[in-house]
Amino acid sequence: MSALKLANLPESTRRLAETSPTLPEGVRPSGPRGIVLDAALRLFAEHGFAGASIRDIAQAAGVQPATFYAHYPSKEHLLADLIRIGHEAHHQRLRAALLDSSPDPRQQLMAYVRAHVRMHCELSMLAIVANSELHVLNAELAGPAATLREQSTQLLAEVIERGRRAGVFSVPDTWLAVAAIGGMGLRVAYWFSSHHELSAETVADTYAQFACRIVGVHDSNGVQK
Amino acid sequence: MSALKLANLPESTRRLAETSPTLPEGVRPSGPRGIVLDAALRLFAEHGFAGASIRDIAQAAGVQPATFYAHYPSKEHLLADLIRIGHEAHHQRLRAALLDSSPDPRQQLMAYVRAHVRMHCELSMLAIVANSELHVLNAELAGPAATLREQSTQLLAEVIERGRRAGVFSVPDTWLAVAAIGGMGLRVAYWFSSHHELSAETVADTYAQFACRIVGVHDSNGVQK
DNA sequence: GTCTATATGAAGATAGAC
DNA sequence: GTCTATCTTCATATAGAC
Repeated sequence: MSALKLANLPESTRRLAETSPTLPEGVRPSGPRGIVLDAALRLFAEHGFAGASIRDIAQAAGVQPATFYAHYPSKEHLLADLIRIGHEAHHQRLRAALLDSSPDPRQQLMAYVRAHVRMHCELSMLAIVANSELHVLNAELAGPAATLREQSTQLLAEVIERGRRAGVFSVPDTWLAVAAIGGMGLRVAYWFSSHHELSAETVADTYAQFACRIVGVHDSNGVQK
Repeated sequence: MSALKLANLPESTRRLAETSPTLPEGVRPSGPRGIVLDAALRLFAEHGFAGASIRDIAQAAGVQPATFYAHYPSKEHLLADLIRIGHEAHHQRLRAALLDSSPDPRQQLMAYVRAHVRMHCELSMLAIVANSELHVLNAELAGPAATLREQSTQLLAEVIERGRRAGVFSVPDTWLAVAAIGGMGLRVAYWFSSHHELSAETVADTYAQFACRIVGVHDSNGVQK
C-alpha cells in the first residue's frame, strides 16, 4: 500500500465504519510508543496486517521507519501486542459482567451479550484486529490470545448450558447458539462507529434481547416494539 | 508470504476451517484458468488478498508467475472476479429462495436464512473472500458487488418489515434485526467445513429457527429441544 | 530514541523466445 | 499460452551517527 493510496481511501468501500482508533483505558503507552500503537491499530483494522507496511505505520505516527524498531522488534510483535490487548480487554469485560450479574441464567446471558457487544462497539478496531488477524501470528505469539478466546467462548457455553439444565432455555444445540450469539455480536464491530445514530448501549441492549430470544426466552422487559 | 510459510501453515491458528476451495456450479472455467481461480480462492481466503502473492498463487496452481498474466490483467482483477462470483451466487440463491417461498413472512424469513447460511457453508471460502476483501478493490471494480450486497440486505429488511406490518414479527429495530441475522449467518463461513459433524442443512435449519426467534416468532416446527 | 542511509529480499508486472 | 529472464518498486530490517 503506497502513501498515495492511503490518502485516496475515501474512493473505495471501507472495511469498517469507525475512523478513529481506541485503546482500552490504562493500556495505551504514553509518548511515541502510544502514537505508533494507535497508528498501527487503525491501519491494521482498515487494511489488515499484510496490507499495512512499517512505512505506512511510521508515516501515520509521524516518525521514520527505523524509529519503529526502537519500540518493537518486528511488525509481527506489534500485531501480537494489539491482539493480546484486545483479547485481554474482551475477556476481562465478559468476566466482570458475569461476576456482577445475578446467578439467574437469563440475567447472565444478557450481561454477557451486553458486555460482548459494547466491547465490539467501543473498541471496534481492536476487536477487528484481534479477531481477523490472529491467524497471521505464529503458534508461540498466538497461543495466549487463542487460549483467552476459547475461555471467553466457554463462558457463554456454560451460561447457556446452565440455562438449559435449569429448564429456562430451550435450544437445539448449545454450540450453535454460542456461534450464533457470539457471531452476531462480533459483526457489530464492522458497522458500528462512534458517530452511529444508535448508541452502544442501545445496540447492546437490543442484541441482549435477541440472544434471549435465540435461547427461547420470551420478553419480560428490555426494548420492545 | 514465502513458500516456506505456506508449507508450515498447520503450526498457526487458521483463519477458517475449510481447506478445499469450492466455486459455484457452472462458473468455474475449465483448464488452467480454473486451476488458477481455485488456487487464488484458497489463498485469498486463508491469507487475505495482501497476504497472498502472485508467486504463491502461481505455485499453488502449478504454473509460472508470468503465466498468470495470460489469464488476468492484474492481481486486483482476479480478486474482482472472485468477489463478483461470490456476490452473484449469494444474491441469486437468496432471490431464488424467496421466489420459491410462500408469501408468509415467517416462511420467507426461514427461506432467506436457510439460503444465506447454506451459501456460507457450501461456498465458505468464496463468502469469506467476497465479504472481507471487497474493501481492497477500487470504486469501479467494487461497485457491482457493493450494489448486489445492498440489494441482498434490502431483501431481508423487506421481509422483516412485511412481517412487522402484518403483526407477525415483533422487533425493536428492523435494521438491527437485519444486522444480527445477516451477521450470525456470515460468521458460519469461518467455522463450518465440509467435514463438520453437523450438515449444512442442519446448521441452516437451526439458524432459520434462531432468526424466527429474533423477530419474535415462537416455534411451531423445526429443530427443538 | 531518533535520525539518514542502506542491505537484502520479495512484490507486481513485462519482454520476448518458443 | 507458457516459459525464462528481468525491470522496478516496495518490503522488512539493520548500521551507525547524533
